[in-house]
Amino acid sequence: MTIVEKIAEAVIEGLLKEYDFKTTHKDLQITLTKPEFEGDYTLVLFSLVKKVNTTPELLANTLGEYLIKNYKELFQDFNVIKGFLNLGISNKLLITFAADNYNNFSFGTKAATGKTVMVEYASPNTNKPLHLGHLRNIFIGWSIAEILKANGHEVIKTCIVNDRGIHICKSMLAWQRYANGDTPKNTHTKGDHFVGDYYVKFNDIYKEEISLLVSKGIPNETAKKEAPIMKATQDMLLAWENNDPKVKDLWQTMNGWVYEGFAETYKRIGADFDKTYYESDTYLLGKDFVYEGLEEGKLFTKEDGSIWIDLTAEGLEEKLLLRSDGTSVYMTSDIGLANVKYNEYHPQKSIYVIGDEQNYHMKVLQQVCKKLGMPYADDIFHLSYGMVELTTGKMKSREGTVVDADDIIDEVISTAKHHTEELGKTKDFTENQLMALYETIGLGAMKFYLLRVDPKKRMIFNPEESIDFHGFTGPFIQYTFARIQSVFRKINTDEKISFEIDASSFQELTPLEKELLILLEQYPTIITQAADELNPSVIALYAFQIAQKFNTFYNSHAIASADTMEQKKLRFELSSITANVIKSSMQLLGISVPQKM
RNA sequence: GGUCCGGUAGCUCAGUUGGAUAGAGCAUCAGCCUUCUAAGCUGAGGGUCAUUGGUUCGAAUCCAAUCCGGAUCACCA
Repeated sequence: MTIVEKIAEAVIEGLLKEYDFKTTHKDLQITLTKPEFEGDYTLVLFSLVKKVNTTPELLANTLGEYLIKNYKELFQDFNVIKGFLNLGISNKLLITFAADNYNNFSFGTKAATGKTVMVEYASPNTNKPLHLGHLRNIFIGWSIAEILKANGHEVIKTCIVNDRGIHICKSMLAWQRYANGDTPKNTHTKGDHFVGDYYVKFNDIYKEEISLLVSKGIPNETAKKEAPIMKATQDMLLAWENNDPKVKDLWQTMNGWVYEGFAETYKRIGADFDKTYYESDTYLLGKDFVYEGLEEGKLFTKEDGSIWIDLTAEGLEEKLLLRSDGTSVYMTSDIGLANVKYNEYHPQKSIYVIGDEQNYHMKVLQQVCKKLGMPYADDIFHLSYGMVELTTGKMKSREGTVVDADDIIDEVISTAKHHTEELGKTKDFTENQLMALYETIGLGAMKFYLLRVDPKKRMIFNPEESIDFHGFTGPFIQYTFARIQSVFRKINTDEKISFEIDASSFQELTPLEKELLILLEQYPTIITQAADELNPSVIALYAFQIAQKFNTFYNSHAIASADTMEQKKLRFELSSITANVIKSSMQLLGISVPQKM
């Protein structure tokens, strides 16, 4: 049981005994005491005053007296300011906590729940390389999956690859016309970038053709449709859908190049998937459900034969599910995919990590599934994250302001190299160790930067300033870990001692030791909270607070050369739990920690 | 226009089931390395919590209106 739970239990009993008033944990406000007041945890009593018909001060004092008298193991003192009851947690309890957990590396992880959760993330198109927005998506998705695992859930990480459609044909056509048989290999280009360049090429030609037509007096809208290269692309899509072997062959080849490029990036950033779906395999599957829904009268047709769903009663609009020519739209293939996922894994919850620009689409998808009577409809959850924007506005490929994933990763790793060299602490590293260290620090900075912000909110990235390595950053936390390892190396060579403390004979804590222990004790609660909110930034913020508190402690307390053996043991335990919590929480963010830096 | 999201320090962000003097990092300024890693620590300055009104013992947090920004409302994906 956590300290807060223990406090709640004691308070509930106190209220019952002293006031004959029944309450529950969630009706109690228990928070960390603000630094300017005495105490560790604070119970806010204003809301209870009316219910037990007394004054705030009286209630707080009565409860305080009760708690200190009946829960000596838990509390050592209290004070009252108005309706705030500030409680001092007993040193003995905290020292026992330290002794019990300093060697416990699963501290924080929960027992298995038997619940299966699917997390879909990344979901790239195969016509261009990944960019900064994808990185945010990938880091969030991956981290959420790990956080859910830590909470005892079975997690299936999935990825849907949007590998077909008109946009894919664009790069194919441009390659066919302008590449002269070039490949990623003979041009020494990463496959996804290679293909992406032809997508850009397509758009350049397309634009030229449009302006040519417009200059001949053709209206813009018509020009967009009539541009020869666009016509050719549509023909290609048609050929693709009719399984034209040449087109399919080209498609296979070019997508293959892209996959090789993606795989390289995924490997580098540690993204992995248990199951990858391809839109080309699933895009037709939704059709049957649409026809079925139509037969059951849940859908309707318009005069031209197109099939629609009426969601006006749900506060949404009418939505097209099948075109008049019988071909499927985005929504249709999403219905199909949802079914495939469900049939394959039967998850209790299916999380889609998708940008907030698709809020409406996902709302509609869920309602459509509901109307069609899908058993999993209510278990679909759109984890909607905000776009990454630049200080100058949105990233636009047209204006060349897209921050490429591979570029930014290279950049942050080279910055890590630069900083490390400048500090000159790595003289005993081999070349390989150095390369690994730069990756660890660079990627740590990158991932932490993108995960420390609430996923729901859009965030702003300033490409002029490189990602920071000081303060509320990954490297700061990594550094704290490395620092602790350094202390351990010192202690281990010193002498062999047992680090168990007898909490019945030693009960001294400095204020900072106490604050640190109280923070560390909250780790399991934080993991639960992060899972409940599906929010990795909760972990990031917590890891930072731990590192910050430890550094303050470190600065004013000798560890290896503490005054007494008991103090030395306690501080070792404290450092050990801190290191463990840092390592474990950073792991949940996909960030590794170095032994030295 | 409808719907949804947002506006907190110069910048990037915490804080919203209503609670104590609104926090952190960066940036700026002033200190701290003969002691376990200075990617660190200590301190200072910096706020009309978009605006106005309301609800009450108490509002950044709840309600209403207004202003500003964004997303979305395709036989695109």
